[in-house]
Amino acid sequence: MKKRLSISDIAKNLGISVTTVSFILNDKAKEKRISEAQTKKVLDYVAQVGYKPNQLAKSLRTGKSKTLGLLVEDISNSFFANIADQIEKFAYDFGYHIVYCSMNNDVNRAKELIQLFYDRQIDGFIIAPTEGLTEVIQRLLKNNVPVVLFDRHLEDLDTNYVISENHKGAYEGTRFLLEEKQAARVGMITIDSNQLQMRGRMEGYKEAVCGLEKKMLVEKIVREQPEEETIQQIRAFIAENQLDGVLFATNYLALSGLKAIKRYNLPIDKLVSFDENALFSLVEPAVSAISQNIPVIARQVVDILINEINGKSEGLVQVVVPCELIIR
Amino acid sequence: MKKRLSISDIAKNLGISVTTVSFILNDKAKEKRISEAQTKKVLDYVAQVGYKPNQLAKSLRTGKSKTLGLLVEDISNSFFANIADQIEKFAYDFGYHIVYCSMNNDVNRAKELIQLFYDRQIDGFIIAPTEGLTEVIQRLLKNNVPVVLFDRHLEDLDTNYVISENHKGAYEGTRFLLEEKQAARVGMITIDSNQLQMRGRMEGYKEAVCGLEKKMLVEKIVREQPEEETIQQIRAFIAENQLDGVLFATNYLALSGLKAIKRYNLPIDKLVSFDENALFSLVEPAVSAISQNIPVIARQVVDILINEINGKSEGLVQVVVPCELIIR
DNA sequence: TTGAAAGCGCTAACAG
DNA sequence: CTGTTAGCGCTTTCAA
Repeated sequence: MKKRLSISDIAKNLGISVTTVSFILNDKAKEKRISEAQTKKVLDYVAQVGYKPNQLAKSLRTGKSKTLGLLVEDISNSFFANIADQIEKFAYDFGYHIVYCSMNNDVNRAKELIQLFYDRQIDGFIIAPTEGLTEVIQRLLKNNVPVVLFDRHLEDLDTNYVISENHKGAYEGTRFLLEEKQAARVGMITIDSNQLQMRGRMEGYKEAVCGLEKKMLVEKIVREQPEEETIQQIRAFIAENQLDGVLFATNYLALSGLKAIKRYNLPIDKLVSFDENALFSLVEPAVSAISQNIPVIARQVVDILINEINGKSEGLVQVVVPCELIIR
Repeated sequence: MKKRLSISDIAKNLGISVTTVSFILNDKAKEKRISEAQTKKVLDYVAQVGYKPNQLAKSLRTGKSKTLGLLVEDISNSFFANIADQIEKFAYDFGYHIVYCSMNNDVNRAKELIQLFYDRQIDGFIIAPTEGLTEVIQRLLKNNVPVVLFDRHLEDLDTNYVISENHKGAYEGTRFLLEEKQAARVGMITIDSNQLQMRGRMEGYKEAVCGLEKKMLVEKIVREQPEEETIQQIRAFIAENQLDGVLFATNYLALSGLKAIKRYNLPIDKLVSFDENALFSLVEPAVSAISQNIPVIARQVVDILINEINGKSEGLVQVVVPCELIIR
């Protein structure tokens, strides 16, 4: 790469000191009472030669990088993709940038990434945590690194978080299947995980089913298995229990479920899934969705984090955002 | 945040010089013939106190950030999401990290991002460029910043790139509709853009249609319009031309197309789309796909870029990767 | 109103 | 084999 201009080049070429240039470039011209003429001269020259400060040096000096780290499980999941998008926009309004990373179900990789971001002096973290991450996040907290969790939180960790009303959402989704759709046997398909959001969804399902004195039928899918196995498992679960309705705990389970239903022509058409997905309205049977309020979640996450970074937060902030049932 | 240990803290605490510590930490212990004992002492101590070098300072000093910038149009498009994922993995194997960003159809934002990345001393760029980006990319090139384009390239720009065999893919997709599926009237739905990959796909369609002496029926969709308008436009296009087959130039157009077909019950079931999408096998009518070879593209992109960064490239590298027709 | 100079944490040339 | 030191580009205190 061609050598880039530095602030001292600018100063030299203009025959003034770096201090003056720095002040002007950081909008401290009037505060430091630098003359109009001087200011204009510098600004014009900088624009003309296209000088851009070296952010690395700036960050090294100030200790702030104006960058936030966003860690999600899987960026190709539409829920995370959309929320990443929104978060990036809001952060941008505050002058912050986002670097994001999928941890793809790999705890060690996730730990490395957190460390990496920390090494790069990231100003704060936004994390959709998995169970194995408790320790690393704990460490961040101990070092007073600003952190906000979203989508789920970790039980034995006192942190800021923004989550959805999982319990109520699942409850309403299940009620909808049982009452409006008149389903007789509604099963729940969830992942074999202790993640809090999944537990909430489970509780909601349980409460709705038990409230109407129906039988609880729950199938847990191991997250790491190949999709084909999941499909078979769902197929068996639906067939053996003669289900006519299913509540899926996440959108990717619903996708596998649809594949099973379609491929084996399973006689079931009352479906609800957590999280939206473009195909839910396109597919037969259509899938109703318990949709999380992505813009609100994103907004809150960013606000909380920025506040904390600016030292303006008093105590932990924990937000629960309502879901919306989208009927199809 | 708690103050972090620096290399000089380590040196002081151990009663040795920073040089020694630095050499050991950078695996130059034997090269600089530092004693086993010393090396071990430092390594142990560093592990014990959990010291991590400040990457900012390191980058500032060395001029390398070991980070690559990845710019895509829309990270929630499954094609880009998957390729981002793969690129990240391959880059990781070389010790590089990826920062990625959606430009969401906003040229100014894209320019800013490129500038931003450049300011952060990114070592190289991976870009799926849009037309408005010619200038900025040109500037990067002029400054000898390593760049690889993918998915498309820019006509009047001599760059490294990795693209798919768009022409051949579209040709085979169209032939498939006309011959295997016996479609009589096959239209093409594409975007109103001059992007090279779209032109290639168009040419392929044209060649197949003309080769069989059929009529060319092409509809161009304005990229920025609300999806509802797109749906209406597609509906009208299919109805007015009494199409029984369609070739979609991208997966998101196919999604809108499916919505139109489904909502208005259009009598058409011979569909092919560029790029895969999870729902193509789930939906009725099923959509065959001209699938791009994502792992190969990702691998190539990373290899080319790393080579260039290491100064090991001789001249431009331009790769065209075959597509695969996935029949449904 | 402006400038000199210290120092953020690190690497590496040079000296011993 | 190890230490001293300059300097990457920037901000900011202190002095003028």
